[in-house]
Amino acid sequence: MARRLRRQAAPATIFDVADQAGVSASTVSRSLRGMPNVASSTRERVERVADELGYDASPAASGLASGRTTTIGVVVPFLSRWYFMRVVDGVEQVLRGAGYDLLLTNLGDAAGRTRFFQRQPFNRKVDGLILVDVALQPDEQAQMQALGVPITVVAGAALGVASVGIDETQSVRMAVQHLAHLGHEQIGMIRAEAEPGPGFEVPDQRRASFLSAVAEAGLETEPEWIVTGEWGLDGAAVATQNLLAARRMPTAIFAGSDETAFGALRTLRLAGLEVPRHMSVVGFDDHDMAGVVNLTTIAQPVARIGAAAATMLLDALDGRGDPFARVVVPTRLVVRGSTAPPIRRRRQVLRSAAPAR
Amino acid sequence: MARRLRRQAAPATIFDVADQAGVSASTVSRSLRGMPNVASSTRERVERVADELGYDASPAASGLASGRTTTIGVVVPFLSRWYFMRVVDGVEQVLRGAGYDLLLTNLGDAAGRTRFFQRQPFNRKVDGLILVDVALQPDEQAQMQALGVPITVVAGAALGVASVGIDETQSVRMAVQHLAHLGHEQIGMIRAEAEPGPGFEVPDQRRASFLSAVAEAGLETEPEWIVTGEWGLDGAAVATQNLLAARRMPTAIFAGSDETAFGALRTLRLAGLEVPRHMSVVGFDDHDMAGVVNLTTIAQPVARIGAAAATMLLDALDGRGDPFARVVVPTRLVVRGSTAPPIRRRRQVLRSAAPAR
DNA sequence: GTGAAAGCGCTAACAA
DNA sequence: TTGTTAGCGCTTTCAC
Repeated sequence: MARRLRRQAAPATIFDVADQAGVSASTVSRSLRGMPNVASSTRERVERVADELGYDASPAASGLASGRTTTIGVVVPFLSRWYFMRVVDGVEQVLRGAGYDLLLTNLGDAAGRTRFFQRQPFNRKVDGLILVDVALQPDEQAQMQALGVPITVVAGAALGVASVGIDETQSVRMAVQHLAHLGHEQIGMIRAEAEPGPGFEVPDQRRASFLSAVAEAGLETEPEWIVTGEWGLDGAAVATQNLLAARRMPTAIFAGSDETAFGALRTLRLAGLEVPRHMSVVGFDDHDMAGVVNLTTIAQPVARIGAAAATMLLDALDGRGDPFARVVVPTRLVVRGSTAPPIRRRRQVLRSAAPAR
Repeated sequence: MARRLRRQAAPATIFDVADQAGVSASTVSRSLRGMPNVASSTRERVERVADELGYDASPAASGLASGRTTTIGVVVPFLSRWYFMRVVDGVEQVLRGAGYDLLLTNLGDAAGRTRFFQRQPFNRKVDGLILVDVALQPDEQAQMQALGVPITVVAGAALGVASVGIDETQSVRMAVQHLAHLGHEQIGMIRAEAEPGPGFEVPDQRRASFLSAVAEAGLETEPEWIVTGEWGLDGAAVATQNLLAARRMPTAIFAGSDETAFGALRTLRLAGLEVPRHMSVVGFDDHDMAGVVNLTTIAQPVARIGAAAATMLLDALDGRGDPFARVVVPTRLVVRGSTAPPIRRRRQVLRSAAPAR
C-alpha cells in the first residue's frame, strides 16, 4: 500500500499521509494548510493521520514549490549591544508567534559589512527583511530590494519601505530641555564615533538633533563640547576626558546612549567630579542598568520597536497594512538622580524660590 | 537557446548558467561547489558566467536535492540577557565565516518552552544545533536527537553530544576562596530563581558549587545566607534585602551572575552599606558593566564559548573532531574594588601586617 | 470537494 | 572529465 519503500528513520512524507488517509497528496496539502474547499470530515481525518505519523512538511520542498520560506531575515549592525538584542528580542517574539523563523545576521565591522553585501545575502532564503539601524547606500538598498520581498527598517529613514522608529529630534529635545529647565546653559555631548563609511547612522543623526535642540533653547555652543569616542564604555571614557579638558567645561552632558553615559559616569567619578553636583548627565535608551547607576535618560520602548517592525512586516506579507508606513513610537524622559541644577544657578534657585521649609 | 523562457525579474537558474557556459547543469553544480573532477578551464568559465548572470543556487532546491540546509539552529533560553547575546555573537561570527546561516530561537518562559517542543522545531531546517544553557528533559533530548543532526551544547552536561563550558566547581571555588583569603568567614549567595520546571540549569548548579566550595573552605553555612530572587536587577534587589534581614548577616556575598550582583550593589547602597567596607561582593561573568561599577567577578570568555561551540559543530559536520567532546574554557578571577577584608578582620591585618608607612 | 499531472531548481548516481 | 537520468517532497493549476 505504501507508495514507496522508506527507510525506518525517514520522516513521513505527504504521500504517507495521503495513503493512510485514503486521499490524494493535494488534499493533504490543502487540509493541513487550512485552505478552503475541503470537507471538514476529510480535514479532520487528514489532521489525525498527520498527527499519528508525526508528519511535518519539508520546508525545502514546500519552499521550492511555493516560493515561500516562512523565514524572516534580520540584520543588525552589532549583536552584543543592549539596544540591538532588545530589538531582536521583540522581533523574535512576534515572529515565532506567527510561525516564522528568524534568520539572524550581524553586520559587524566595515569588513563584515562589505562581505555581507558581496555575497548575495538572503537570496531566496527569506520572505521578508527587517533591517535594524542599518543605513543603506543607494546601491545596497537596491540590492536588498532586488530580493523582491517586503522590507521593514528600524530607526532608519529609508525610502520606499516601511519603517518604525522614534522621533529623534523630539527625543533629544526632551533631554536638552530638561537640562535647560534645570538652568544649564553649557551642555556638552558625548557621542559614539560614526563607523568609517556609512553604516550605522544614528550617532550622526543624534548629534544633529542635539545641535538644533541646543540652538532652539538659545544655549551656547562650543565645538569643544561635542566629543566623540569609540562606541562603548572605554571610548566614552576617553571622550569624557576630552570634554573635561576643554577650556571651559559645560555643566551638563548629554550622552548619545546609556552605555556612553555609563562610561562618562565612571570617568567623572575617577576625576573626582560628583554627579549631579558638579555635572549633570542625561543618557539615551533606558538601559537595564540605568536605574542601577541612577541615570536620567530618554527611554525608548526598544522591544516594542522590534515587535512593531515584525508586525508591520507580517502585515505586508499578508497584503495588509501600508507597505510604506512610518510608525513612530513615543519616548519619554525618565528623571533619575544624575541631573540637577548647576552649582551657580542652584544657589539662585534656592535663594529665590524656596522660602518655605 | 535558453532552455526555457523566463520572466525578466526571475533570478537565473542553474540551466541558464549551463546554457551560457555550454555545459550541463551537473557540471555547473560541480564547478560552483568546488568539487573535484572538473577541468579548471571549465570551472573558470562556469564561474565567470555564473558571476555575470548573478547566479546563486536556490537554497530550497539544493536543500531538497541534497538534504543539506547550510543552516544551524541556535536555541537560547533568554535573548535579552548579556550572557546569551554574547554567546550568540560568538556563534554567529564563526558560522558566517563558514557560510552557514543562523536560525535563532528564544525559548522564553515555561509556556514558550512548551510551545517550542510541541511543534517540531527545526525539522529539516538545520544541519546542526547549538543549545545554549538549555537543560533538556530526556524526552526533549530524544526529540532533538531525532532530528538526526549533530548537536553541541553550551554550559550543559548533556549526554551523548559535544559540549563546551566552564568548570563550574572550580570557577565558583575561585570566588569563594578569594573571599576566604580576605578573611571572610560568613559568605552569602544570591542566586536567580531556577525556572519552574526544568529549563535553565545553571543557577542550581552554581548554588551546589557554592555550597561545596564553602564547605571545602571550612566556612560556616546558614540556610538564610542563600537567597533566591527572580532573575534580573529587581529580583536580585529583593533577594539582597532578604539577606540583609538575616539574624546574622554575612560579611560577603557571592552573586550567581554579574547582573544579580548589580542589583545587590544597588540595594546595599540604598541600605547605607558601603561596598566593600561593610560588605564584599563577587559577581560572575565579567559583564561589560562590571568594570563600571568596580565589581570583582569571575570572568568567563563568553564569546569564545560561543565560537568554540560553533567550531565544534562545524567540525562534526565535516566528520572531523570528536562528536562527544567536552571542551572546558578557563575562567579567571578579576579583582576589582568590591571586595576587601571584613571589618573586624581588617583591623587585625592592619595591626599585625602593616608596620611600615 | 477532490484528484492527476506538471513542475519548482537543484544534486547525485550512473553512464559515457 | 562531462552529460543523462532520476528524483528530493511539496504546491498548484486544471479537470472532474
